[in-house]
Amino acid sequence: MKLSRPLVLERFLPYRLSILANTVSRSISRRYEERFGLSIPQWRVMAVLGLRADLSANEVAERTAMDKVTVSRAVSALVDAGRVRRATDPGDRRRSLLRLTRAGRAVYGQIAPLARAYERELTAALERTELATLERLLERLTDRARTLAWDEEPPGTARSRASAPR
Amino acid sequence: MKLSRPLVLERFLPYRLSILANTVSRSISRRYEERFGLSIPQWRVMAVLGLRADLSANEVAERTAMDKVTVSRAVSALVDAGRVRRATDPGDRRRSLLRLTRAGRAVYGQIAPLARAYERELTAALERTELATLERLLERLTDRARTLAWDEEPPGTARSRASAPR
DNA sequence: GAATAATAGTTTCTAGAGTAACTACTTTCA
DNA sequence: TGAAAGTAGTTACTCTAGAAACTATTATTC
Repeated sequence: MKLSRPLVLERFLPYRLSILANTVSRSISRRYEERFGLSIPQWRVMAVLGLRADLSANEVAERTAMDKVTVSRAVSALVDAGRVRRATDPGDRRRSLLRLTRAGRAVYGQIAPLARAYERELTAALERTELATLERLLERLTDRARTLAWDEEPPGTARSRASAPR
Repeated sequence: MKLSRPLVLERFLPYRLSILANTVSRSISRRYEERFGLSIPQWRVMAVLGLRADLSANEVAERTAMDKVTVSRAVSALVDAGRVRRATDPGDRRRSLLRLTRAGRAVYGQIAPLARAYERELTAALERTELATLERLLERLTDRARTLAWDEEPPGTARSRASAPR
């Protein structure tokens, strides 16, 4: 019977992922916060609305993988800042239709390149092919993590319904 | 002059990292929370104390990459739960010396295999060599992210001092 | 060898993020 | 057609986590 190898935190994959994601998130959020007063959720909302207008809050939530409360708060702040317009869908008056305002588009025009610039700086540590490999592996790991989370989650939960296909 | 490619959130590396780390962290914290009533910071503290006893809170903070406030709170909770003993270092009465109690070691004996089990389940998505590749790439990315964060950070900050070599 | 600076750790204050409860509106179906 | 169930989104409540201020102790320096 062999002894189990010691659990060294620095080599524990979930720990490493957490440190990396945290470091990256903080760098980014510092940049957006100080330049545009944007939080990460706000930034994500703008990112999806910059690509496609007239989404509902729910659609934004799906595309950003954030929950609806987080989206609601981010959108409210963006509306207050005059960067997003929120209109009621005439066809279904529960839904809202969200889009960037002119001012919002101006900000989006700046943050998108900034995001790409950070990504470039970060991935400068890797060769082109290494980056492709990393992305592929992360993808598979993410699928796997989702499967595990799904299995654990008690069925019929609010969350599992919310993320169920519609 | 070529048009810049659109910024698609799903392909943005920092976003992917954040989703993955988040999914993993939640799975783990659910497991530890329901079985042992441990938060992630508490779990990390136990992980380092399980490997080496009589560390100070500061040393624990360094090894877990958490800030001292988080460590302080986690340790207090662990002390209350009777899983960690906190003694004052006689040589320097500002410092405390932390170690697992008997009960703490018993818990540690259970959480360490549980952690490894989760890691195995997660990495079952990858071949052995792929995992090695992933770890290497993550390592380089983490170094790079730290460098960038360091560069941005205004020098002479409390944080930069706290994490400076001693 | 006091005054000053630095260090270890805790407490306080505030903001972010998730869950549950709620409001408003729409769909279903008996 | 109207009662019940479902859906979109917000508000209220709770908890975590970081920043700054604070306490206690030790090191420095003039």
